[in-house]
Amino acid sequence: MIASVNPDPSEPRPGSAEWWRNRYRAGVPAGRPRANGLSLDRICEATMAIIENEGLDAATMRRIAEYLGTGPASLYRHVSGRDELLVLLTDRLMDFDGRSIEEDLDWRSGCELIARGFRGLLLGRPALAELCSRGQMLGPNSLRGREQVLRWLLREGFSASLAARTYLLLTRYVIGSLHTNDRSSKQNPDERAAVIRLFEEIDPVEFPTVVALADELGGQRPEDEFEFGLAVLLDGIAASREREAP
Amino acid sequence: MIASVNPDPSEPRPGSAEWWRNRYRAGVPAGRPRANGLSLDRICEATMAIIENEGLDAATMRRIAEYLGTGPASLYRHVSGRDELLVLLTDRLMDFDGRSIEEDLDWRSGCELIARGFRGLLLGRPALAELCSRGQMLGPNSLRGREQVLRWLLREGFSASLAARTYLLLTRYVIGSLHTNDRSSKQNPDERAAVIRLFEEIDPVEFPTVVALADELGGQRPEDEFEFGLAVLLDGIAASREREAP
DNA sequence: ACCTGAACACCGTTCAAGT
DNA sequence: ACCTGAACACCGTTCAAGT
Repeated sequence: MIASVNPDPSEPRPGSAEWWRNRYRAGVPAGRPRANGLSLDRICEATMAIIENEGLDAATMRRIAEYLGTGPASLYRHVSGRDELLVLLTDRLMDFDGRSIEEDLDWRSGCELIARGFRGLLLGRPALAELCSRGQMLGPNSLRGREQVLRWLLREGFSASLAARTYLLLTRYVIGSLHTNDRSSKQNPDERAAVIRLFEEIDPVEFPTVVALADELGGQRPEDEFEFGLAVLLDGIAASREREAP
Repeated sequence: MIASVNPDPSEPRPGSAEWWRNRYRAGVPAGRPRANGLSLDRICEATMAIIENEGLDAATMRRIAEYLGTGPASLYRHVSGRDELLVLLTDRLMDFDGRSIEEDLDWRSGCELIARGFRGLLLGRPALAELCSRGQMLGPNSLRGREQVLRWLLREGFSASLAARTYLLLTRYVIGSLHTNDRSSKQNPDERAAVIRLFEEIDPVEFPTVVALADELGGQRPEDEFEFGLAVLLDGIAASREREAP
């Protein structure tokens, strides 16, 4: 614990650019199988299984080891610690396939496909959205998706600068919207109803507008909120494109 | 720990709409001072001091108690647990003052002022951005800011529906952009340089576009990224406004 | 009635001792 | 050389015993 509060600055933080750079330079350690059958692959599988069944917080080093029939110390032969394990696992889950956008789509439909596809990917894997927002997604799998999207944006006539900023904005938007809406489980209609009830009951003298807009504020389904924001973003990007090449 | 993995569903989760609703109905317990001088106020002060000096993770119940010269069990007289404490603390920190937008601003400048002001508030308090994204901000302080912003949006001619969705989108954007950019400490020029270096060194055959756009992808200052996204959002909202009242 | 020491059931990580 | 039991230094929370 002290190590995580006062991390050794000589060793780059797992998931940081410097850390990934060292990893790419060193080449993949190739994780040859060990005598006891433990490997990074098996550890990741176990971690995913636990997250799926019991949630991210339950995926402790001890629980993962128990799942694999060994002690927690054994995991440290394959991974420097829990942070590194989660970084590696996250990249493994980020297998965004951008091939479908290679088709004949206009830039706007393509961006919608990308944003919805990425959202779908994050929604499809438990805890992935949360894992995502803990870093910059610089692993090989993530870079594969980045490459595909950027290449397509350039082909659609985006300048280098606008393509990069559009990519960063869209991905940030997808992650951010999931993060804020999932945590509070707005997905659950009961929770949305509870928000409306709350807004209807607070002091109407101090909060007249919030009370009046109770339904509009509390009743939004996350998908609708997402789609509204996406449309707004793409309207704005359309304006940027036009400004760039009138 | 088992309690947090398997939370009692009869007791609403701290920070949820149902939990706040109960709290508003019950009225503030007014936290009368106790014999030993401990109070919710003092606990929050201590927690803030620790977060400021040692970070959010260091603000454990034990450390807070130690700071106050007592044992961890004493805190549970004032707060149901760590989650509740952080929820209450977060709302106390959310003292957004929207009075400056009461002035004679056009809707766009006002939205910029709101977004930048909220961003400034979150940047000014350590860990507040992270605390924010763990809930829906339904506390009294947060609702005060919500009320002010919504009232102003309506006065600027936004419909109820568009005002609510604009409010939600803007706040989500501010929080999301901080969350993704702070964690990875892109604020630090060294880290940005490391990202560029990484992109320049990866395989140019597999990632030609990422390599080519290394500077544009890695060199963005968070403020510039934020301002670009904000401009895009407001361009898009302009389009929504126009569609609403041509 | 209010408070809290001590205990319970957990953590991540290290390292010396085993093979 | 590789592996891991046992230990270290922490957690959040509870509850019975104290005042």
